[in-house]
Amino acid sequence: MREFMSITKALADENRVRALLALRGGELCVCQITELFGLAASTVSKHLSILYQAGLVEARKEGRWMYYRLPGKDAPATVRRAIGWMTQSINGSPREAEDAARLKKILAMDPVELCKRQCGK
Amino acid sequence: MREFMSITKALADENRVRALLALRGGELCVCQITELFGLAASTVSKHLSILYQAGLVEARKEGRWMYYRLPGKDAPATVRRAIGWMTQSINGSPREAEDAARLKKILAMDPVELCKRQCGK
DNA sequence: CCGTTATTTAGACACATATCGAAATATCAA
DNA sequence: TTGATATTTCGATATGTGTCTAAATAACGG
Repeated sequence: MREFMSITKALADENRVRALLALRGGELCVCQITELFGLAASTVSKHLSILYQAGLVEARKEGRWMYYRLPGKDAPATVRRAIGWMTQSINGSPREAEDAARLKKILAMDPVELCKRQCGK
Repeated sequence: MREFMSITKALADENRVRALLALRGGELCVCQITELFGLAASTVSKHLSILYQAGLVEARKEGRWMYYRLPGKDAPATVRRAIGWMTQSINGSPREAEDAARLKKILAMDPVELCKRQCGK
């Protein structure tokens, strides 16, 4: 029950759901998600921490960059079902399409330049 | 997206999840759930209202009693999936077993007497 | 119609949480 | 080492939410 509630609470915020959706295309670093949302980096970090504690994302550190990704096949059934449910439910939302377009542009940028811009703020 | 978020927000409270689990055995009236939770009747009513607006429960009025139940086969796929996910995820929680035992006793009582006790509070 | 009863609504309050800016931490590069 | 950069942690603030009591609705029974 506690595990389930940590997942439902993690999913009960639109920005965290947006983050999970963005990660469907593969891992992203914090500053890429920050750019996508237009929120403070610390806020995005907090959101990712909540998703991580719920088991909804996995993390990998590479130098100064933290990469987050959706969990793999070895994830608990509850987590996999949650993500599957989310993916099917969101299908076709305007917000999703908007984010997908923005993400595409962000992925086309040089990550190093992107992060510099973030930190300048 | 809005519909999905209304469901995740509805599921992000333990008492609302407990209510949905209790309804698996069939419809219940507000005072039965109130007795199960030991909360104020108005609080339980609010919880059920949130579940209703998310489409996670259906309602039926019979005289002074409001009966709530899980949605039927005609419910949206997102709702059915959410309930299926919840049911499988919660499986075997101590809290669930405790509630099940309490609910069994409540169902054995006379509903009329039960409601009188509630309203006396 | 009047009193009782079941539920909901309204108002108040405490607590949780989303957000930001600033400081701390970790890592790279010169 | 020193400075720059990416992320996290901390402290403050504003908004949201769960809870209660009291009042309002609605429906039954005499």
